[in-house]
Amino acid sequence: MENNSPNFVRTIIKEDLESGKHNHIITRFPPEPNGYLHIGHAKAIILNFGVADEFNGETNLRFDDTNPIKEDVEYVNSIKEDVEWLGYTWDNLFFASDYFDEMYERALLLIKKGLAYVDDLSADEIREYRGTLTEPGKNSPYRDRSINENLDLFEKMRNGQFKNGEKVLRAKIDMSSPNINLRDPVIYRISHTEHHNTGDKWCIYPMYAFAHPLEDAIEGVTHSLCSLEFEDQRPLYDWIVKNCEMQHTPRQYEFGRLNLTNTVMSKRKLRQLVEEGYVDGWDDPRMPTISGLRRRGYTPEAIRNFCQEIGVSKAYGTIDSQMLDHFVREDLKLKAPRTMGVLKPLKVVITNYPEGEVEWLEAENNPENPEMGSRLIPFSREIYVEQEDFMENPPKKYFRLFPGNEVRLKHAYFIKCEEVIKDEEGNVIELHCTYDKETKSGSGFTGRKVKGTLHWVDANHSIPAEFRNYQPLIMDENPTEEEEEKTFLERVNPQSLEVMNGFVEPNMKQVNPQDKFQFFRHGYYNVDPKHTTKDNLVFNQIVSLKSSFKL
RNA sequence: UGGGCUAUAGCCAAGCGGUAAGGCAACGGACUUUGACUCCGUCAUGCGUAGGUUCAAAUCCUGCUAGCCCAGCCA
Repeated sequence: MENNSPNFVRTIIKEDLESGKHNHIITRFPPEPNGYLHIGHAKAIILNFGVADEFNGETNLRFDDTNPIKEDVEYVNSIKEDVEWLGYTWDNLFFASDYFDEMYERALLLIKKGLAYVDDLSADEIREYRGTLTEPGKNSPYRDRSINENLDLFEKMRNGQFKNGEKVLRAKIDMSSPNINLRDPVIYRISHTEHHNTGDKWCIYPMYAFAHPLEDAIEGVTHSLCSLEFEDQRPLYDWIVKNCEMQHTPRQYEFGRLNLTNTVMSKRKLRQLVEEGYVDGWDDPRMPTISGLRRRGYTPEAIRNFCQEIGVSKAYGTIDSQMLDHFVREDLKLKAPRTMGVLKPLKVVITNYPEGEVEWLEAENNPENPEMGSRLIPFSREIYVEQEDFMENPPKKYFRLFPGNEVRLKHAYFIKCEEVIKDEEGNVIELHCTYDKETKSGSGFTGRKVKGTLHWVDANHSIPAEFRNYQPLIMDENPTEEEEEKTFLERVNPQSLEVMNGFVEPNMKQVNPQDKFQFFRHGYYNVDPKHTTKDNLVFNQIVSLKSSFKL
């Protein structure tokens, strides 16, 4: 799906190319490897790679690994997998830690220019000296150390002669700036921590505010796209690039991050859901992580089309998750074979059908895509239909089975409900129906019409399967009963997972993990790669079909 | 009550001085062996608000209002 609707990032790049400011653009996707990617990251990935592809530029995948206590190779591997799965190939793979030597040199340069100093204040003291949103900060008593003393101290920091937190390196800018980011930001801290990439080579690590602009400049990134909360960092970003005398001058542009209804989109919260056992991992199908969406059965194409369509802007908004659902259905419509599955079975005996007989009926695999061919499905005297396709006392406009009513069985015959069998408690446990041989599917029968068509499965030839239907994991606040504001954990939906045991057509035996199907009248399902075994088929509901039916 | 940003339909979003694109949702109707799909139609005399400039303003100017972000040795 091609979408050329303009956005401000694309406009800026186009202008930069036309004006000759750049003749080649470079973007980057710079995740910190401290968690799994989610659909909000997908928006950033698609923007960065998409815009570079459009203008024949390049995109680097760069891990922003400047804080070893939070980062791990587990995450770098999952991030690479997710970016590739989304369909993108990075031009270069980099790590911020590749540049630690150069960053150290640039810090030295700042010190030599009198633009950085080693501070002995504690974290608490630095906070106090920083001032508040409305009051200016005040200078650290260590702010005016000599260049030589700073050089000596910084080297000692590097050599491990101080403990964590004992000293930091700060940029010397302006303690009274209305922009708090410019009040002598810390640019290096001491952390005696092993780094996943550099091991124990370093015990000082650069802060984001210092490292990120340097990373961009080193790579020759032209357009550094990030989210809105970094807007206040931009003056500092430019200050670092300029004063560190970088050859390239990358520009930072900020866009609004993706928010979706009925979900949470922060790594911290997602991690909490995983660690506190609300879900069975980062790839739980209810998670908005890329790996969760993948296991749920979403396709890269659907996610890409969705991100194209929602656009990129600087406004703060929350997209209705129905929009995502739409693009999933749209993508799977022609790709997924259609089949029948009964999630909550109700046995039907067709009393006038010969005992012991089985006939094999032809069924097209996707009427909207004839190339998918057809299959044969068994039909005999006993079948299962969906429990909710029968009502003893139906309301008006109920087209399904009820005593005396006739319906069509998809690909088979008309059947008429003659008798309702109940157990001692009065629950309906079986239906006795009769069929009309004349009405066979494909026979061209036009004698009479029925309003309802039901899906079904042969009781003696079908195979058992587990179905997992999902509701949003996190419910949005209900504005009607707005008592106290709830934390996101209080909004966890206890009914987000519904497991059902039903039956599918016999040819589903040879299905593979991640295969996708449309179960008639239910929706799209994915073969769960984690729980499916040879003897236990598990289908994850990707998205239901739309329905205008209401009781 | 410091600074930075944002405001176009229920939700996204184009629009850049010439008279409000598109998508999602919703609602009618047609078709239908999926209450699906598809198709057709409806959906902002209005662009947060009040003024101003102009022949002409969502677009320019001024004031106001509301919301979001910033006081990590996180990113």
